Amino acid sequence: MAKDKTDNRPRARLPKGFQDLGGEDLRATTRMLATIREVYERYGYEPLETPAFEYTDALGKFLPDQDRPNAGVFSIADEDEQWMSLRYDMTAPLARYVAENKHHLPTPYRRYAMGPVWRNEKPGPGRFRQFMQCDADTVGTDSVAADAEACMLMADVIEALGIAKSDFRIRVNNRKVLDGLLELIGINPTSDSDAQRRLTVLRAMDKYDKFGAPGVTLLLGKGRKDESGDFTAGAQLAPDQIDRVVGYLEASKEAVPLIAVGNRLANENVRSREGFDELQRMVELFSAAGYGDRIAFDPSVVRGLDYYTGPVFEAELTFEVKNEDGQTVRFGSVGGGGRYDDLVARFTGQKVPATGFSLGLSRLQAALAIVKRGAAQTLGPVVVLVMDKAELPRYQKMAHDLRSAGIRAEMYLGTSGMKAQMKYADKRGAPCVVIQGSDERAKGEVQIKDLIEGAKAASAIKDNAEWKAARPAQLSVPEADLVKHVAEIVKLHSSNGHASNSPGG
RNA sequence: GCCGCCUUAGCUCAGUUGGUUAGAGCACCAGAUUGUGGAUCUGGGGGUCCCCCGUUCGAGCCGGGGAGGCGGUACCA
Repeated sequence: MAKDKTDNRPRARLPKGFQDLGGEDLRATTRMLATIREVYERYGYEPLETPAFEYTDALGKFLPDQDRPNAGVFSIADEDEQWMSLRYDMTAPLARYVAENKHHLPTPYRRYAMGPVWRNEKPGPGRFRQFMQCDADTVGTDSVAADAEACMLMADVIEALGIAKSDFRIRVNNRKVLDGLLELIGINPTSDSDAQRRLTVLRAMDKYDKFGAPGVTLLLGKGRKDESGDFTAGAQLAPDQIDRVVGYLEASKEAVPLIAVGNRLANENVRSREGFDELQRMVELFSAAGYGDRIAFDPSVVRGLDYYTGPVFEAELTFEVKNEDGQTVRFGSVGGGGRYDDLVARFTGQKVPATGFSLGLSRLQAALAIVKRGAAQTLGPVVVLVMDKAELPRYQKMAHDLRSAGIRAEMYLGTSGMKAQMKYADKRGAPCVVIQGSDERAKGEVQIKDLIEGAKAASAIKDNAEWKAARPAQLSVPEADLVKHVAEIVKLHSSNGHASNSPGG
């Protein structure tokens, strides 16, 4: 019997690829979202919240030739047997929203959206099946000024989050330039028959940062075997085609101005010419606004997505850090985007040009955690100790008075003795505790013990008797002055390397 | 999806040729040291040895299958 019962108990375990978030991490997330929202609003974008679920056909995620959704999305069948899926990005829901509300939206329509998205994929290091994205998009204009603004907005957001100008850059390219390159090696950039090869080549190029010229050469040709022995099929290009593509990528490392690389290509192909002209206009806008140092043309930016039609851009953190194991890690991409002129047309048949980008919050947060390592811990609540259970109303009132003064405070709600209460306050990160036993009560006083100062003072004490005798950083004050004195201590520590103790801080 | 490595307490790990009741350190809880975080001492709670099947008198250990984790790689709309 007992054994059966044990066997039937569910195991307490977090679903694979998901995470619990609490305490300081959650506070950091909230603060970051507030900062990002502020910058988006400053640029004039409107907030938009769409639901977690969309009809699967609206997301465009049915498997080819089947009436089941793509395995990469979380899907359920509605009661009326319509498939619904959790959104996997913010762009597809935006296209649906615009198609549905086009007539009462201003044109261009500029909106931002922040929230979780879900991907039903194998999670990896720092990659989860639910994560936060922060998007900003402009729909209804084909002006490159909108693309340029997206890049500048990305730069401003990253800076506002506390990353120095020199620690990130926005790299910009244009799909049309790449399409021209494909055309030059005999791959039609628009025909369906070449679509698969085109994608394979673009993806191989996208790996240039990771594998370098030798790796890309293999991926463009016969294929590549990785360290674990797994084999990736290649694009099967001929050697002269490969040379052309790798040569293009290699040129991005040369000392010549990148513009020259694009220009060389543009002189040979009309598609590349068009893309290159757009890039030049964007670069002019960047330098006019003073962003020339952070945003630059980079011919190796590709982006894997198929739906991009013009400028594409990627935000990258450039600094290196040591992780917990002492290894050097590069952060790499924290977001990106580009122009997608055909997404709304899926619904309406009318071409609605659009451009925008997405920032991944968790990667940025991981980066910030390292940049700001050791900085501000949020101060815990002031803890009112319960010395005498018969006096709970008195302690409750003290906590209430502190809260009324805007100080985060709580009465100890456990049932343990004083020592355990001190340990509790310590673990909560309390700036101080309030102590009133029968002695103090008789005198109409309370003791306030500053835990942070106290810890410093106590670290010098070795001897136990001395430890007992010392009451470091502890003062007696009249009960009526409790709030005033606690406020002083909280203020001192708030301005002293600790974040505010005020609620929600 | 494919390849490799790994899985014993909350954490880090021992565990003999297969042999009584599976251990340590840290962490946690309680008590002692007047009513005070640390130190010290004493005590305590915690384990389906990842799961299932097999071999065996007997499996944490051997065999098979599966799951989970980590790391590559692919995919990433």
